[in-house]
Amino acid sequence: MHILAQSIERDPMPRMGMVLDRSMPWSLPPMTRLPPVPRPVAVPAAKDATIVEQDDEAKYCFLIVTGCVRTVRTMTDGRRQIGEFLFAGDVYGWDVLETHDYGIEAVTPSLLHRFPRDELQEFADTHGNFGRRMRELSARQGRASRDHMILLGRKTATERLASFLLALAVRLKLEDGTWIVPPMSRSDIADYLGLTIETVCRQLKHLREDGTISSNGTKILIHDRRSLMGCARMALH
Amino acid sequence: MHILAQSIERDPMPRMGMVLDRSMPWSLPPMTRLPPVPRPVAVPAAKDATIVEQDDEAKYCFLIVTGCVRTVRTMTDGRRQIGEFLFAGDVYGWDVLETHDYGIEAVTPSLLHRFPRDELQEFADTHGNFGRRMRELSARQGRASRDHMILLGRKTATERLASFLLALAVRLKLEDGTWIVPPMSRSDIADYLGLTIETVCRQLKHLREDGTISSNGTKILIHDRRSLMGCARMALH
DNA sequence: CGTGGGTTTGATGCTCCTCAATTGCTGTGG
DNA sequence: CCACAGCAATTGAGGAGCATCAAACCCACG
Repeated sequence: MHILAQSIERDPMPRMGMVLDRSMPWSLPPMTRLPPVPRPVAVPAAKDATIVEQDDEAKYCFLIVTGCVRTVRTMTDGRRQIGEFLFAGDVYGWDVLETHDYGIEAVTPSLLHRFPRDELQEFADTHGNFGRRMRELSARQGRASRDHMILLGRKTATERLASFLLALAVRLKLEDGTWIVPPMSRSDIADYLGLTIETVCRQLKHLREDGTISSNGTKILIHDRRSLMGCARMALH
Repeated sequence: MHILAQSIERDPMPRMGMVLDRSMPWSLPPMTRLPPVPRPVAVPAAKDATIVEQDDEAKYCFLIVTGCVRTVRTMTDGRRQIGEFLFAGDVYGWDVLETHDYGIEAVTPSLLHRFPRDELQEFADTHGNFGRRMRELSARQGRASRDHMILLGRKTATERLASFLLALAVRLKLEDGTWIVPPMSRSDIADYLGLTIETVCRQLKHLREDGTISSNGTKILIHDRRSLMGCARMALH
């Protein structure tokens, strides 16, 4: 208990520092048997179907196998924020507490694999390398959230659009010179970027008039990646 | 490998789904000895001192023992976003990748404890319960980030201020009817809420004129918690 | 008592939102 | 094959909210 029990007295919520407090055991009691490998249940989802409602109990964790889904939180008056778009290989609902603060909905027809969270927890407890990879996963999602906080808090509409297009091009694994066909609607993009549909359209128009991109209906072509990065105020890499 | 190697082929970045892929071992090789309990190094910080620069290599993890610190990311042109304010018992820099995307600076004179991240990793690998608590910690910070995304993306200036004051009152463990003395400046509050200093002042004025709060210089008193929650568009609890 | 920092208030302008109308696309039925 | 409906995307006009610039204020400190 060398570390910090002294700094966390009489606290209403479970505090972060507590993890290093020796008053709780660090190790788990020895297992009589190893927990089974968690087995997935296939969950198909039609376009715009809700897979998990916001504030649902966090019993399950999902792996996106095919398609694209959005994480969504809606305020009582209807204002909506999209947390992230998830694609094949992404995981939803791991680093949450008792409930899913954001729900998920299918952007395109999708297939997901559902895992019981408690089984994954148990498995992570007993398989250090697996736990470590899950921790890395949390870290990656944490970083994405923090990046998005800068976008929402401090970037202009054009910068948000530019950042989004660049990230999308990377995510869809497109080489320069190929057309991007975003799977999500303008409305989804707007709610992801903290803007309105109209502003998204107008900023696309600006970028088109700059000659930075072309767009034809739903398709978008990045002409000048470097200039787009300038618009996005992102470091080159 | 029943789960999803098939969905993550030819991907430029390490993908999340990979954690469940059997091509990497789940367990760690057996240890000849248990890793030592990570030992802290005390790190004092004067007001406004930078403890970790943004984009520094993530060698260390910090526990705030006393005081208040802010996590900060600054854009090349000087625009600044504060990710969160950390108080005694909070942990910084655990769920990151190779670098700290946000730096930390002391809001008030503070004392931190510094731990090598790799030692904590190793310790978590071999002590299931510790790892589990660290995962819960990540989950808590993830939720805080996602909450903040809604604030930054969809809330009005008044709502942001109201949310902030309520959260601060909880964080500083104040009962209703006691004066809040925020340790951070207007500038910090503004950069946390994605606003300007002037807007923060004006919104405080509005809340004062509504009779929801009183404020005298730096001190703030919440008169009507319920009404403030209304302003913040938060669910009661 | 004056200096300097942060804070508050005021005047003005720009960005983005709101409301409304138009265009374009897709699928369906005649 | 075309006409039409339904929906998303686009464009336009006007306004609200917040940012910017500038000045006054307040308080702590030497």
